[in-house]
Amino acid sequence: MYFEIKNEALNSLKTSIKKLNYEVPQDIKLEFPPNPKMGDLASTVSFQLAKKLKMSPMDITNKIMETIEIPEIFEKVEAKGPYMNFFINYNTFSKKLFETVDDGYGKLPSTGKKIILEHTSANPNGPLHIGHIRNAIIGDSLKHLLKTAGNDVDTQYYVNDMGRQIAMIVFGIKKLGLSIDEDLANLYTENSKNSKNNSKNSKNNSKNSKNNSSNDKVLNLDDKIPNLDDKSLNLDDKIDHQIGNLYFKVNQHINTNDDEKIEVDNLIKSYESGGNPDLDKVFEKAVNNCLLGVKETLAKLNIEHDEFVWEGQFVRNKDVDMVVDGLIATGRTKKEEVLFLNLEDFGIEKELVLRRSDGTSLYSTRDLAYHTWKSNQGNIVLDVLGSDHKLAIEQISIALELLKEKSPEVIFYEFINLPEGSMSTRKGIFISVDELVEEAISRAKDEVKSRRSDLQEEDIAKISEEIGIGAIRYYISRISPEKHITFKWDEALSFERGCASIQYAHARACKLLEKCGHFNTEEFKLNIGNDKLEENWTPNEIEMDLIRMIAKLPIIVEESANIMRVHPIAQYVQDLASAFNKFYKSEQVIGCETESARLLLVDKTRIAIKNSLKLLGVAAPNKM
RNA sequence: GGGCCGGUAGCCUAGUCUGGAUAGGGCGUUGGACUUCUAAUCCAAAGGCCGAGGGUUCAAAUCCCUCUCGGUCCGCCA
Repeated sequence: MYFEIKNEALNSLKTSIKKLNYEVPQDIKLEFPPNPKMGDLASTVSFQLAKKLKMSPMDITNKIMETIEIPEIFEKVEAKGPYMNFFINYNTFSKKLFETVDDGYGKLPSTGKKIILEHTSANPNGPLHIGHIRNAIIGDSLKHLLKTAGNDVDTQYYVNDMGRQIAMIVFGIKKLGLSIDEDLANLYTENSKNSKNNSKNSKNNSKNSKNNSSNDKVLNLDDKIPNLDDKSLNLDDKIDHQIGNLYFKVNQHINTNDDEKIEVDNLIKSYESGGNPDLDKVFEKAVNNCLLGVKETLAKLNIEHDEFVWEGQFVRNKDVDMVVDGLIATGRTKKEEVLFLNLEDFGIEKELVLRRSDGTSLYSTRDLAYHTWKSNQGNIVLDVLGSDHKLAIEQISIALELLKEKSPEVIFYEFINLPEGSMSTRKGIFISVDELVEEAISRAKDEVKSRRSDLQEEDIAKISEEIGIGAIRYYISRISPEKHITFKWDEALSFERGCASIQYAHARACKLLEKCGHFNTEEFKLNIGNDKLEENWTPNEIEMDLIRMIAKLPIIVEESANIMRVHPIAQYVQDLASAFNKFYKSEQVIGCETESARLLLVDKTRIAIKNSLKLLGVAAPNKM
């Protein structure tokens, strides 16, 4: 609705400025006044005009005020100093808003753009820890946001199956006799095999798909995987945790054995050449096993990727060679011990190494091939990356430009640290996401139980999960990505305020609608159809606050999508819930004179909260 | 040493791109509100040299310069 009233306000301003024979500025800005009592929209156009006209902004405002025609949607326009404040006519406005808000409320018209969004992409050498979670949560929320803003979004997890870290795991299995618990591993893979073969991940979506066999082995999120709630499985048994444990042991071992590093190098070389099918199987099994665990963790957080893309395929299908040849053709590469791309002309001192001295590719080379591939899949390539990747992606972006491919847009985020310091899979210092989730749900369960002894065990479990996961996702989403986070349990899992209070507002709204008994009945709809209720209803201050908040959702979606940030949504939905809670507290709904209008208002609030939470990947429970 | 990011009440944080009205939230603190649709709520109060200094401007948290503190990157790691 704000789009509409903004346009109305703008048009009336322009008309008035034209009438005065002033030049209409390119983009007239409208803003929200600091306080709703001062109006619903404010124009600062007089400031913009002042310099050219050599008049004081106040005088210009007065001139405009003399000629302005007020559109119907507004009640009045007031001059306050140089500002012009527009006041919405809430009788008209609320009627229009109620017509606008349906289940899909918030969704913007299609942009016709396809965005390839890569996020999470944690190395399959252990479970996700809370350092990874920021990437996953930002990425997944961004997916919802950008989709709602009218884009087609495809999410990808880039699977690192070729790096030294995976080679070390294979080394551990083959040479050190380490193993993961076969029974449990089989349980995972069996379950996966039995599930339906959804073609989404295995489809040949690459223009170079002739050799992406490794992709076929990747299993879907839909796959049934063991449930952690089953107490016979403890977290250490979870497949990705086992692999993380193994990786930790190999690291400890290898630190004291320099010769063995060479053996690891040989493993990398052998896997890259693809000449040893038995070895390939060990690599693929290790990676796949780990990914199963990772997917399960992500699923708990309501996160699902459209595709898992294995980096290995880009070596096997010669994309890497093609990219390297392309760069050689630019004449900017140089071969000394290694082959590298000189970037000094672009203001980067650090050269980009393309091949090791033994000829094998590096992570960045393969990433370059991956980005080239992505570049042809959509209009925008978007990456969510830790800020430590800034230099690397900058180098890759320049290389992509040289290859005439699209450079990615990147959302960088800063790290999450523990109060004791940074996390490390290698050193085995981390809090896993599984632990975090378990703790969150358990704490939520205590809360639910203490408040709702009347609920069934089943309901309690479901609600606790929704609240626990909501708390985690909200904790991460609410902060802009460039802020550093020090993880604290009590901050992450707070159920006073924060996400739980938003979910609570939603549950309250649901309860009200349910309790009144006749909402959405034919009789009720007929009543609305007669226009009876709106005519008799002039929203009071508190209702106006709420109406304003509901109306803002599309504009919040648009602005957030423009800056590709999700934290404004988190702030918005809290303000929305707060406005509803105030309304709920101070106004009777059921049985009041304007019951129908208020029920409608409650229903529209419910939708706005639900859809906003959805953007953050947070469930909206019907009861709490 | 160079590049990038951050510094806003006791704590967390929005606003910085695109300068504009009284710097917006939340936690915590203090006081108040449940015989009334769920108190995971609401009401009220206290709490700010917006890291420091200089500059530009009618106007600076926001733009420019210098400095400072914290983080991070500058691997034939990923």
